[in-house]
Amino acid sequence: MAEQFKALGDPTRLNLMMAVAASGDAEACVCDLTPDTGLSQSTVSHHLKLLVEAGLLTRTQRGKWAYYALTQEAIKILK
Amino acid sequence: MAEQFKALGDPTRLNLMMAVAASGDAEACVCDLTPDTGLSQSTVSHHLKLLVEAGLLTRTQRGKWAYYALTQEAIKILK
DNA sequence: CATATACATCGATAGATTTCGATATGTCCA
DNA sequence: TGGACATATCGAAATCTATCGATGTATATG
Repeated sequence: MAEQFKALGDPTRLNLMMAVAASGDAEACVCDLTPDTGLSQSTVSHHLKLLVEAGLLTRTQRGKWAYYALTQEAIKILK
Repeated sequence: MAEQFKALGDPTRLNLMMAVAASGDAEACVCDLTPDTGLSQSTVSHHLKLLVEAGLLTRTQRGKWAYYALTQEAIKILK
């Protein structure tokens, strides 16, 4: 539980969560998420991995793209 | 908002919050909270300060003791 | 097959965090 | 006033974290 709060306790990651939540069908790829952060692609990828490991995002690969979506856990916490 | 999640993202601090919530009248002094953590008094005091700064605890001095209680914000997040 | 695209992983570094012991501050009591 | 007690603050050490550029991996496209 502390792990989830910790994951959400970084401004960059919280912004990423909001961006995913706000995206069209509540799903977003790294290429969509990276520009807004002002960070490198590798850094964004790293943060997304932490969020997945914390059980707050799911990752789905479709072709070249990796799509991220909120988990039920995440929705409950952020609501 | 990230600051609050960050404050809760440390196991020691989350335990402190739970201990305050579980204490008799939802209020606890440092002397009550310190033993369970296995940490030094100064460290516990430091963590409590962070929780107050994050708006998750209030601090009330009564005599020699400092009593900590959950804020409404904290109750909402932890519920 | 060769190249381009999307993303992940690695290694390094700067800065933040946790923790402690020592000390300071403030309160109560004899 | 002086001492004991509860808590806060300080300074330092060890560990963790965020970030980058470079490189690796997989998928599509010419």
